[in-house]
Amino acid sequence: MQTTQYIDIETAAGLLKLLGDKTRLSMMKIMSEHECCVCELVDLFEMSQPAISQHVRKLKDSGLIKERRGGQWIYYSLNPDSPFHPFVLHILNELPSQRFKVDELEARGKRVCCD
Amino acid sequence: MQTTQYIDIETAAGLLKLLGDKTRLSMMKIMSEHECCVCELVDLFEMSQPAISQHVRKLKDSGLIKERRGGQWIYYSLNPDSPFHPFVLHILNELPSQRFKVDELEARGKRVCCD
DNA sequence: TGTGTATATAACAATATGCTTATACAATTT
DNA sequence: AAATTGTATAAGCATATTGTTATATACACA
Repeated sequence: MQTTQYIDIETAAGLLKLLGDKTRLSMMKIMSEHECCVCELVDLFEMSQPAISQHVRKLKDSGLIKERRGGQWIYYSLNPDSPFHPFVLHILNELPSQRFKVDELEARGKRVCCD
Repeated sequence: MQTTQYIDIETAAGLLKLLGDKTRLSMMKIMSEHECCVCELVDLFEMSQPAISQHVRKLKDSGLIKERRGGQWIYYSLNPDSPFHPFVLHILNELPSQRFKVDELEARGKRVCCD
């Protein structure tokens, strides 16, 4: 199933490498389900804030996600304007929802910090 | 668009990492178009035989491709029995045909060695 | 203006990746 | 059986990746 035009194979490899990390892939899936701030991701992945920030940066540099500033928080979500958005969505759609992770967090009392 | 069941996100990340290398991704696309022997891949990618062999092994270890022995040659192609075959095909289908590479080889007189 | 909170960046260390060269193995041919 | 050809494996090296800790920046609010 073909969404738009073909993607150059080298570009595709770059995108797949970017998604080929379980943290970033989960992030992307979660961001496809709702906008996230960094602190939420930190709690979700039980990973240091700089580590999260660096993953986010890679995704942002690729143009796959966009940021929106809201007060002192920065919210990230998929960037539908990316030429590769359809390609990526195609992949993300094959993956199970990660909402349960957010629910688990909630259950453990760690309320999502910034919404 | 959802082909079969969902793929565990960690497994998916592993697959995407495997595909997230331009050599392997091209190989996979080419193998989706025709069975290949190693020597053909060596010519196609202008890369040393051990380098090619090592990429092939990674793909084979993952179960994404299968091998068939024919005399002294070993032919590789996508393994349709892999539980991840649909997932991978989904991705490969978004990529342009690499047949032109084979054609180029042919044009340069380097006939494909083993068919 | 100063303090606290959210996020980013820098420097570094550990591990992973992908190539190279050298060598081994397997099938073919003489 | 020896030589040739196709492929795989091993060891080593260079570079990339991903985390850590320390520090910087941006905004909010008292």
